[in-house]
Amino acid sequence: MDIEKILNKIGEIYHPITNECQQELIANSKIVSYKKGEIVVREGQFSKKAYLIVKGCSRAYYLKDGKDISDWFTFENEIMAAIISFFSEEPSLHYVEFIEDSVVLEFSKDTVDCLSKKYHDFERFISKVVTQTMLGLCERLYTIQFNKAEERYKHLLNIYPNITQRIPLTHVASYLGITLETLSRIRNPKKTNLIYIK
Amino acid sequence: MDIEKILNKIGEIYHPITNECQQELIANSKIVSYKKGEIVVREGQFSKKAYLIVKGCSRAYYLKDGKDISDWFTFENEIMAAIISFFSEEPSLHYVEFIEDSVVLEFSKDTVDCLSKKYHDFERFISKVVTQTMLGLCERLYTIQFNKAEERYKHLLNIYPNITQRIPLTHVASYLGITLETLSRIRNPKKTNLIYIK
DNA sequence: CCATTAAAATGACCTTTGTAAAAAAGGTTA
DNA sequence: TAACCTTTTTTACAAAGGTCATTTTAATGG
Repeated sequence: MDIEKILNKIGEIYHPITNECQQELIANSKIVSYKKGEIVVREGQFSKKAYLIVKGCSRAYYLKDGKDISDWFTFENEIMAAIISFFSEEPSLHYVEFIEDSVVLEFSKDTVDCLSKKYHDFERFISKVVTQTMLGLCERLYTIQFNKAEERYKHLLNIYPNITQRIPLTHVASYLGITLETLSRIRNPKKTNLIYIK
Repeated sequence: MDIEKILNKIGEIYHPITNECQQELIANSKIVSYKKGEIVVREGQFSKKAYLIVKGCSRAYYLKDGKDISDWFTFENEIMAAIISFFSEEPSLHYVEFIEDSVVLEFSKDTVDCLSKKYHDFERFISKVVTQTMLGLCERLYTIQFNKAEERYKHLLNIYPNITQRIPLTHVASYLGITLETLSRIRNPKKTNLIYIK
C-alpha cells in the first residue's frame, strides 16, 4: 500500500505537500489496522489523533438520551478525528468507530502542529482541510435547516450515491436527523393511495 | 473609536496579533458605516470582503423557495463575510445585510492572504478564526439535528440571552429552522388546557 | 399625534414525522 | 441446516410543527 500515492491524492484535493514534508509526516505516523466495529475514541476522552483512511470507513457519533446519532462518515482519502477534542481542549462528545475493517495512517495533533510550524505548505494544507470542513458543515446545515426528510436523503445520495451499500441505514437516518422508520418509508413508498383514487 | 482596542480584543479571543501586523491590517482596511437595512452582498455575487463589526450587527441569509432564511448573525467584535464566496471560488449563496446602523472595519481576502504570508501570527489568527467557526457550526448542527423547536430556542438564549432585543423574531425563527408562528407559540404558551382539567 | 406599514400573535386545520410494537428479511455461527 | 441475532420494513397512532387567514401590536414617517 503506497502512502505517498495517498498523500499526493489528498494533496491534490486540498493543497500539495512537498516530498520532504510527506516523508516527515510518514516518519511520525503509523499504519494501523482496525476491525469492523472497533471504537477508537469514546465520549469524555481527550483524543489528539487523526486517522487518514487508507482503506475502509469510519463514523463519528454521539449519544443523545441514550440514542446513537451519527455525526459524520469518512471514507478512503479522508481524515477522521474527534473534531472537538482534536482542535480544542475539551473532551470529546463523540465516539469514533470503524464501520468496515480498515487501514489508516495515524498521526497526532502534536505532529500536525510541529509540521505546520516547520513547513509552510503543511500549514496551508491543514488550513485548507479545516476550511473545507467548515464549508462542508455549512452545506450540511443548509440541507438540514428547512428540508423535508426526503429532500435530505436525496441530497445525500447526490453526494454519496452508494452510501447505503457501505453504511447501515440506521446510521444514515440519524445522520440526516430523521428516524430509521422515516427513512424506510422514503425508500419504500406506497403506491396504494394513488391507485385507488376514482 | 479605537480600532487597536478592538483588534486586541479579538486577538484575545483567537490569537494575538502583533502591533506591526495590526498597523498593516489597519492601513489596508477602511472604516465604513452602514445603515440599518443596507445589503452589501447579494446572491450570485463574488464577495471577497470581510467586515469586522465595530458597532451594530449584521446577518447572512439566503432565499429558499423565495423565503428568507437567516443563516447567521454577527455582533460587535465578530467578523462577517459571505463565507462561501470568501473562502472558495464559488458565487455567494448568501445575502449580507446590516440589521442595525453599523460601523465596520472592512478588509479584503487579498489582504488576509498577504498578511498571512507575511506574518505568521496572522496566519495563526485566521486559522483560529476558521477553526472556531467550524466548531461553532458543529455545535449548531448538533442543536438542530434532533432537538425540538423549544430546545433550540432555549439553547440559543443560552448563548445570546438578549438576541430578541436586537434581532427581529422572524430572523431568529428561520435561524432556528422553525417558522415564526412556532416561535411565537413557544414564547407565549397557553395555560388554558391545563386549568380546565376537572 | 394620526395614518400607514411592518412585525408578531392567534386560531383552525392539515401534513410530516416520531413512537411503539410487531413482523419480515438478512447474516452469522454452531 | 437450524437457531439466533441484527437490521429493516410495516402498521397504527400520536405529537410536533407547518400553512393560511385574520387580528393585534408595535414601529415609523409625515
